[in-house]
Amino acid sequence: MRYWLMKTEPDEFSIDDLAKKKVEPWTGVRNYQARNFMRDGMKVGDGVFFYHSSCAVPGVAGIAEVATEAYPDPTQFDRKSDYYDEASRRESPRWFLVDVKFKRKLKRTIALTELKDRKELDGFALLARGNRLSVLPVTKIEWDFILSLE
DNA sequence: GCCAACGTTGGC
DNA sequence: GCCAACGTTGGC
Repeated sequence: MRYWLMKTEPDEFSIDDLAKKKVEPWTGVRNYQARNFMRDGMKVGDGVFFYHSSCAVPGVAGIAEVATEAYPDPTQFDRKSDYYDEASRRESPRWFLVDVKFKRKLKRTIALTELKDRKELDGFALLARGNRLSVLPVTKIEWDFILSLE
């Protein structure tokens, strides 16, 4: 079992939205590295930190899990979608996604500022300089440590 | 709203 | 293949 972190803007889709919907297809990832993590790395049952970005208190807000193997993101073929990619072909889709299933909301959001202060998290991908990946790996050690802050 | 740090695009 | 220009991300 592996662990991941997935970013979302809570104004668009928050942990409370996921709690209501239970399962959500993670559409719209258009970065190759993030795609590769979903397509090649994720397995059903993997743990996911649900991270709120571009908001008042950026940080880990909840826990989800990977609910499906990766499959082609349907929005890439939808001309009406913001995520439409005219260069992608159905016989060789460019973009993949997984479904994400709600597990629980954290008792409190563990803020980015707090994570930055912890020397235990030196090397954590989220804190890497200039990091902009919306999907990134978390080690078991990082996972357990961050949860211990809750 | 600003800006640093990236990824992508396109001219050459 | 290089690299400047541009667009996006995301913290502050």
